Amino acid sequence: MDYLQGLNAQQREAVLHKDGPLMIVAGAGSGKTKVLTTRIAHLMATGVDAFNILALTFTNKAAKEMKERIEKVLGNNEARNLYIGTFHSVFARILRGEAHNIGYPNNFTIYDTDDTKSVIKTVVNELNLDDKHYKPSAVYNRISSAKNALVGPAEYANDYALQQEDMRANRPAIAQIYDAYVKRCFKNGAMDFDDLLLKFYELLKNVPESLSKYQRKFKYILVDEYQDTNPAQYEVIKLLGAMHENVCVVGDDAQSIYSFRGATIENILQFQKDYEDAKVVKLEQNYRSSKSILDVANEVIKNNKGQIPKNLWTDKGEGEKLKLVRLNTDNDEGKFVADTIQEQKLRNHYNNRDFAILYRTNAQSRAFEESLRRMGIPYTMFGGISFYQRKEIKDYVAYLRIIVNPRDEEALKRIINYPVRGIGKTTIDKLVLLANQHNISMWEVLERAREAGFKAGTLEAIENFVTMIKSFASMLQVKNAYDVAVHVGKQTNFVKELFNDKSTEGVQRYENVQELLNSIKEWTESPDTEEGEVNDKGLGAYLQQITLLTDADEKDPNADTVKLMSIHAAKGLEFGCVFAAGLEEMLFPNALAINSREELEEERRLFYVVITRAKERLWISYANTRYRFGNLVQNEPSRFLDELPEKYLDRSFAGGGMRNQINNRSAYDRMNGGGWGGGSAAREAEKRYGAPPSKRAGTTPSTPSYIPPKPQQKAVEHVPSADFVASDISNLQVGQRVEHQKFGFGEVVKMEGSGHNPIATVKFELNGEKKIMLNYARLRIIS
DNA sequence: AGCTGCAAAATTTTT
DNA sequence: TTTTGCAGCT
Repeated sequence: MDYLQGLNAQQREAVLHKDGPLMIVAGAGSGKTKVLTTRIAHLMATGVDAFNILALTFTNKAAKEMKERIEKVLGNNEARNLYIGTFHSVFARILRGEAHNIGYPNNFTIYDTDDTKSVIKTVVNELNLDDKHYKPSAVYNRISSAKNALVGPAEYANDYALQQEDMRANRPAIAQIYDAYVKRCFKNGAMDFDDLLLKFYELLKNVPESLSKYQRKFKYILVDEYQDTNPAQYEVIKLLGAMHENVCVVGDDAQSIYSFRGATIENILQFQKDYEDAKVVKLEQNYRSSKSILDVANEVIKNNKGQIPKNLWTDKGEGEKLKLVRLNTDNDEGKFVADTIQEQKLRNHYNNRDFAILYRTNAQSRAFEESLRRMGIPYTMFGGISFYQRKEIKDYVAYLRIIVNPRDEEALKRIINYPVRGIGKTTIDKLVLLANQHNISMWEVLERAREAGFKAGTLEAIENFVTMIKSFASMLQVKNAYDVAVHVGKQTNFVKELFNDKSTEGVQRYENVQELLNSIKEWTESPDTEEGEVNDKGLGAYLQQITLLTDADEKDPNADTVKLMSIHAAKGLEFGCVFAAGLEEMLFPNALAINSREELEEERRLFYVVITRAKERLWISYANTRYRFGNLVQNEPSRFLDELPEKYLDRSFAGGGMRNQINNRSAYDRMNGGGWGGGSAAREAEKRYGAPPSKRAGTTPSTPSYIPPKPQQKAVEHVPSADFVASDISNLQVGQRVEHQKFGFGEVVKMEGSGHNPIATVKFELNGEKKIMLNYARLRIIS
């Protein structure tokens, strides 16, 4: 039991508590993940079968980390039998075997946000409503909130308060759209993200056999970030845990930052009422931050009402004061941060990976990207689009989706005439009309096209298409997902089309598609993790899984790069040095979140979260002016800055250079009514430093957004051996000799980044050491 | 049917 | 400022 060593008294108490409900109130940096993972390891060490443990997290990243840490503690591979994952992925996985019980196909499609908005747009148009007024994103927010609160279309229509709200927003038809949207998804055999929670809840509530099956299975349930659960998640946990009541929730009310997604802080405040004999353990010692940082955080959060009382403390020293920095423009802010990183690296010997730049909105990233590039500092930006959201990938995937679930209308519309095969807009409109008239799926209309009286040429095109898709489907009966995917790419001319496009983007698209195929291959060949009942290596399972991946899951968090991300995305992480940027009114607190005490308090919790990410040093910055949609706007400093205790503050202006001095004065003048034309610091800087950074162009998954080129070691040309064939590199070992198509011959010197994203460091004879992502690289093993 | 070019919108946070 | 959508042209 040496895993109990190194736990403090409260942590140990939480780990050792065996049966019955348990709530762990875990302050920031108090070793929450350690407790959760040790607790699971302890359960297993004391005889609980891994198959009977369910652990739910909010991000794939958190799930992966937990799994790895448990493996490490246990020293065997029993952990792979645990059900650890996000709410969405675990529920999707179970629904894959159970969906037929609630009228869905088990191979249901999962609609991502784009698919969802597209369906809404379709529905809005079909109801003859104006999609300028009923904007898909606005409608989606309404529907999503309703689903998360377990309010169905009928209840929605009958809910007086909701109806009033819609009336006031001049959108009275939301209820009608909601109803049509749900019906359309059902007809398409598709679930959106919210459905994964909602339908799983419905399954448990309405199908007693399924409920008792999973109640019996999950004897121990652990929930991370409980403060961020919404009513749907709450009810599911309650139902699943009702038999054994071994429900352990971990959370921190001070870090609840997802109410916009339906999370109710009530869930954590109510836990003791739900389970009267619940044990409550508070983890109050912070192991992460210096005393100054922690005190500042505590001081800030005091301004919120209705907390679970707790006293977060540390035995660390005071450390550095935090720096509060005022800048003139957002570009100056970017420059200041990059300069400071450079300086800190030299002066205090930090690595790139010790820095994080955190902001309220993703749109703020640009200034930082620009300045980091200019300084040649490598960075990774989180929060972009996922690999699987790229157009060419979604198109390819649409073919695969159709094969698995022909009723998936969104996929069908995407590829029915791509590459062109003579089924144009007129034909598609007619197909949709027929489907709606007869209340059948579009696919069924295609199958029965002969009855519909199309012109001969059109009919032939349709029938060829149907035959082709059917041939793919029957191939899937005998071949694995990878073989089918390759065949689809060839047969449809899809891959050829991309290959023939020799523009830079075209080449990138082609490479992306090759990577998609590699990922399917890897999936096909990786070992089964489920217990027999469902084929979890099938194409359907693959498709369901990739929809739930975010770009954060594709990037290496351990790479030696500066990390850029939103504060939301940074929850759960820690960094030696943190820059909290853009502390301005309208931005943070955000203009859209200052209309009620609840909203404002959530913004303040967000501020608390960003402060508590820092271990040693913290900079808080704000700019007098910044660009918004190309216009310069002025903002007041954030009201939260007034809540910082003066004694830990070190205030300053940025830089001391001439340019800054002048700009300081101009900003000051402007604030006092003095006129100054629209001199653009950005444009000026661009002239000076040359080309702007390319945006997110062509980064491949798992690579940082930007790595500065190393001038001294250009890749030396290597001509691959005539017999070059990529080997199976899933079991690559240190010491093996390999050949890479570009880099030549080399030896594996290091393996890291375990689990889904293994990385090998290879020392090449001609090109020196390179980090190779095994998921995507093609290597030939020589010995 | 597909492409070009202009107007209008976009940014809060995410599985 | 950048991206998206659509109208009108070929």
